[in-house]
Amino acid sequence: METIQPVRGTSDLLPAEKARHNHVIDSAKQGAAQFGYAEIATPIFEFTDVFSRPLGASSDVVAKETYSFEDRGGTGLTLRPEGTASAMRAIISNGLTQTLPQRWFYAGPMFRYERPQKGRMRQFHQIGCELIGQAGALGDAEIIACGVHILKSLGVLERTSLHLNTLGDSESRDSYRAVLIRYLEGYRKSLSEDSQRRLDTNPLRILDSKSETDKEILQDAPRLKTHLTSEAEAHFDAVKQALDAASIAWVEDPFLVRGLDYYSHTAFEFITDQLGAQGTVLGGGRYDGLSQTLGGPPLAGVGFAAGVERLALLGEDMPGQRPDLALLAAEKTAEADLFALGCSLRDTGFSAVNLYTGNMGKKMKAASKLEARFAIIAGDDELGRGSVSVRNMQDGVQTEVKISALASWLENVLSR
RNA sequence: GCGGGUGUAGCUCAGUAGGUUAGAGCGCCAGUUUGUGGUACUGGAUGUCGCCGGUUCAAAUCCGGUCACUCGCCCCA
Repeated sequence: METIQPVRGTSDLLPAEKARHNHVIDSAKQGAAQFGYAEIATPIFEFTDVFSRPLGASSDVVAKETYSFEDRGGTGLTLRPEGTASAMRAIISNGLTQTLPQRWFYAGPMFRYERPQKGRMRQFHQIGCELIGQAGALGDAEIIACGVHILKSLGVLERTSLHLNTLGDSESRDSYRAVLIRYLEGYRKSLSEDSQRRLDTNPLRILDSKSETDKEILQDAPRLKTHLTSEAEAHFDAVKQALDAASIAWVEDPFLVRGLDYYSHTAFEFITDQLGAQGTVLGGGRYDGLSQTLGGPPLAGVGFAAGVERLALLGEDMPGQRPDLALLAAEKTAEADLFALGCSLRDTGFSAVNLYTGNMGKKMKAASKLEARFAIIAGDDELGRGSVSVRNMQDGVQTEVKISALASWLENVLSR
């Protein structure tokens, strides 16, 4: 069968699934708003540099997962693989560096050229929060608390655990990187192929290798923790204290290293074991160096992003959309009147669906399938008396109501 | 990018020592009910068996390729 299909790794969001997505997005938006995060939207594509510079050329996202192309003018563009770089670019572009901090929320599609899997798509959707221009551990704690709040409001918090690590400041990382390389060089031949390559390009990433032999080698590797500057250590301690004070549970995970180069200090992920290989449901961290890689001034920032698909997969099914009313005419001659009645009922705020095809039985069946709360039935009889029959679809009780009194009658019965 | 699994009706799936008209359940359509659904009963429609090629008198079934989905690796949301 050669029926036309959507592009690999993309999919249509049909009503039931789109409803779940909307639920995730709406809850997140509302939760973020309680923290003072206002929604923004940036373009879906940017100059390629916006992503390649901050994320790091050696990062997997940029090296092999990016949708990059030249437009007709020969300009190098990239479909956004994530939201933080765009947000920071927007801060700089709009001169908002004078009015900090900014608390932003966003939701929208992201694009990564990857092998599709459950909970992993080439076009997927993220919600995210960015707190830009706020240094200090309380900023990190606030962002994490915001993530907790959103996961809680979606009822999935208890199905995740919060993993926490610090990547230190650049001074800490530089000294640690040297020590780590020295240690790992001794095992170079035993490391997995990927890790051998990373040893040259991005040694810190070896820390979260999933290879068993790599893990063994790493057991005795020097820890970043012992190479932190006293400032970096104090920062991390303050984050943990703030989380404890807010009763937010966390586990320290020294092997948590996030894939994007711009992170520094705190890195965190909310991980679940219920989505197969795609365990990370919400992740983020501090990115104090990001602004400068985009040509902006030094600016602090922390943020997170969460996958809408993954959250929708974790959350339970949402009730579908139900109309208040279904309108069905008993005779052809009544159709126009019911059409008009539907329009006026919608004007007064009800959701109403007109049914046009089939006999009464078919129409009732359709009304019941739509899960309409009430069916408004009328033929020439009722209309002649200036009224309609209103049937409660749940208990089957049917009453005749004057059209002039219909709106208030329904109002009364529906608000109950 | 690398490995494993799967691809038969709208959906979930049966169907192997290759054999003639390819099945079930759900759903859909119609009727029992010519102005009344959700239950029940009766009847009906639906497939180039993913695609291309090969073996064979004969392929949904065997072989090769290809595409898609899926699980894992990698990486992340």
